[in-house]
Amino acid sequence: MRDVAERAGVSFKTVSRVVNAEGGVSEVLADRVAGAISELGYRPDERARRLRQSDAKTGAIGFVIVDVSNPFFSSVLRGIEEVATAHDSIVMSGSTDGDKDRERQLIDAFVSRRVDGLIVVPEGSTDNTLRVEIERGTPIVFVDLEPSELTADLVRSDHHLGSVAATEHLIAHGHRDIAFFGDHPDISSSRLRRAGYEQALTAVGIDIDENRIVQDRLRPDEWRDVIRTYLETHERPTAIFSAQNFVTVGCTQALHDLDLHTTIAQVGFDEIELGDVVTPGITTVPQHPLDLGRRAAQTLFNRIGGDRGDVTKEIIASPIIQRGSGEIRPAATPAD
Amino acid sequence: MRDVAERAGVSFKTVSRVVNAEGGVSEVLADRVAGAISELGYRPDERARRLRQSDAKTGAIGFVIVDVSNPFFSSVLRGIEEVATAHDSIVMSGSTDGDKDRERQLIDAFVSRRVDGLIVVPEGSTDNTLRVEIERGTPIVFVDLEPSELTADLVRSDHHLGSVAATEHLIAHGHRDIAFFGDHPDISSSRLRRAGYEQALTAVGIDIDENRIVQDRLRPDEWRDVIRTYLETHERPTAIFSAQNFVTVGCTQALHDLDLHTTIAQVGFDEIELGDVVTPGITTVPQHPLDLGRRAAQTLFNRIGGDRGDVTKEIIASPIIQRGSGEIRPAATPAD
DNA sequence: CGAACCCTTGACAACGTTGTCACACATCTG
DNA sequence: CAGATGTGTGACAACGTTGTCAAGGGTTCG
Repeated sequence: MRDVAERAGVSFKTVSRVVNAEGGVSEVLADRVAGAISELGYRPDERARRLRQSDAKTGAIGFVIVDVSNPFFSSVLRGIEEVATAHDSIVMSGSTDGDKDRERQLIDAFVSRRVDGLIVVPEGSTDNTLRVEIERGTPIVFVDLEPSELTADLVRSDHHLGSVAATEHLIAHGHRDIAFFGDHPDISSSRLRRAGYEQALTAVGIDIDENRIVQDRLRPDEWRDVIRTYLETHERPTAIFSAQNFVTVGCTQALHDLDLHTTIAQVGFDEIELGDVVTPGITTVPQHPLDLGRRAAQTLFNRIGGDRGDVTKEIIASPIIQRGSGEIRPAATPAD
Repeated sequence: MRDVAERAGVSFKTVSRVVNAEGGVSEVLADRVAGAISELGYRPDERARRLRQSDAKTGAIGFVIVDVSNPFFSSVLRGIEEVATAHDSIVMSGSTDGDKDRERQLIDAFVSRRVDGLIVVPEGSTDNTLRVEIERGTPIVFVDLEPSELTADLVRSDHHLGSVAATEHLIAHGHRDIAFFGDHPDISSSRLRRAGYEQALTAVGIDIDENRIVQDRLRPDEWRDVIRTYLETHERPTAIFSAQNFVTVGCTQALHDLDLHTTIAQVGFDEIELGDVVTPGITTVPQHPLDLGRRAAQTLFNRIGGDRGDVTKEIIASPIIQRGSGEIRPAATPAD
């Protein structure tokens, strides 16, 4: 900026006035300054600008996510981006893989860069990094997951109700021996989904069988083998509720590997690509990640804009989509 | 910081020393300061810190992407993130949807926040926003696409060779009437893929038929209908090369819709989820987006670290993966 | 016992920007 | 024609931090 001022033969302040189109600058000078700016390729330093007006927003928000490369989360991010753009804001994001330390690091990095707010998928967070931030008044919105001991605005799918619906759907098609494959129970959505599964079973008097439940934190590509092995080493269930998108993919692959895809029924939680092209099509309880992202960001920007209302919870339910896999009936129905 | 200093009864500088563990502070004071810091929940302002040491890095890079919610790109982002984390850097990202203005806006936003470098998927960029940045010496790496008039480091898949291989594969299975469905020719990868397709055909003396080529910029979910309509209104090709991931998904859906999936051969460019579970499995020329992201980021951080070597181009080829759809032979082979 | 040293601490300037104010000069008003 | 008003411009402080330097106090050494 100094260089520009010197080149145009004016003071900093005049340059500043031109850059910000404040007016009150004669045309002659304004032109000279504009010329100098483009000759030197000068860009105002946003950091310094925001530093000076220290009450001003930084025009950036942070998104702490479990894994961007999971299409569910990347769609959430896309939704957030859209709203952020409309508010002239930039999105910084980072994946945690559910690692507590990484989560803390990311939040620290965002906070120390003075983001205007945070959207967090809190996978490991009884953490008090977040607690401190909330107390300081940093706007924070949770998305997808719900931490047990922290309170802030929240937007997520109705994991419980969706799972009840999925399980009831299988029961309605004659199944009583339904396996549950899902994420690690540390993850709040996974707990809720399992609870929904159990509730639906219990409601019709089916006992919960621990052998029918597999919950684990695996890499996306590991589920295929795990489920195939399960099916090879256990008495086979007549139906499966695969309670997460990667699990659903792995499950579908495993069923095809063993040529059981027309024998064992499957309902998944969350949509997957080509879910309607596989044979049979995969019956799922969909989520709407783009929408989740938009809503979360909308809530965040309301807070950033000064909304001091009560903490809100948006819990979104979606009806099951039938495509075939969930409507397979058990092969034999032995009298019991 | 002032508050902390006051509370601990010391000067700013001492607080600064404690925060940065500079040493040379007595234990008594250090403890008092540490106490004040945690009581007040103080976080140093990274912006001010970096402002003061104006030669220092900001610890942030920008990623200008076409669409984060495309799994291909979100995997690239994930790869970038990994490397960035290892370099203590944050990633800001934004989707352009190939819109030039949006691209310029994003680059501006990143540059004025003084990112240490940029990774760009240059979809609309003859733009001189970027040219100016390159001239100023901002480290920039292009990924996936290659702008015609700008020079910087580049990491991408071998779109041309991959497409030659895909087309040759179909030819080798007896096809001479092969349709090409792909992205808009504005996009450099799309041009290269089409060129590869044409080269392979021409090499064996097959004429290029414009009616067999559809290139367009569509929303991901539009391809299904477009391709179905094409197949309903045109004499049917015996094989299809679907030259992008969303196109491949739409094509597979359309083929299933019309029950042509066992009749018409298909080879896709880029992997898609469940590509091995659909019947038949989808033969593809894979890309390795995670790896592309890692390499691009690695190159960028080398530059940021001061590497002034010649501009590099990494062009990565991968062998075709056969899964069934690409090995379908034409129904009848009329003498011609 | 005084000089030379080390250690801890603080005052001040600086980073790149904008807000505040005052100054110079031109123009209007009574 | 003096005073009031308006217009363009620049000097300076401030944002939150760190680098530089000097001062204060204690220790060591001759």
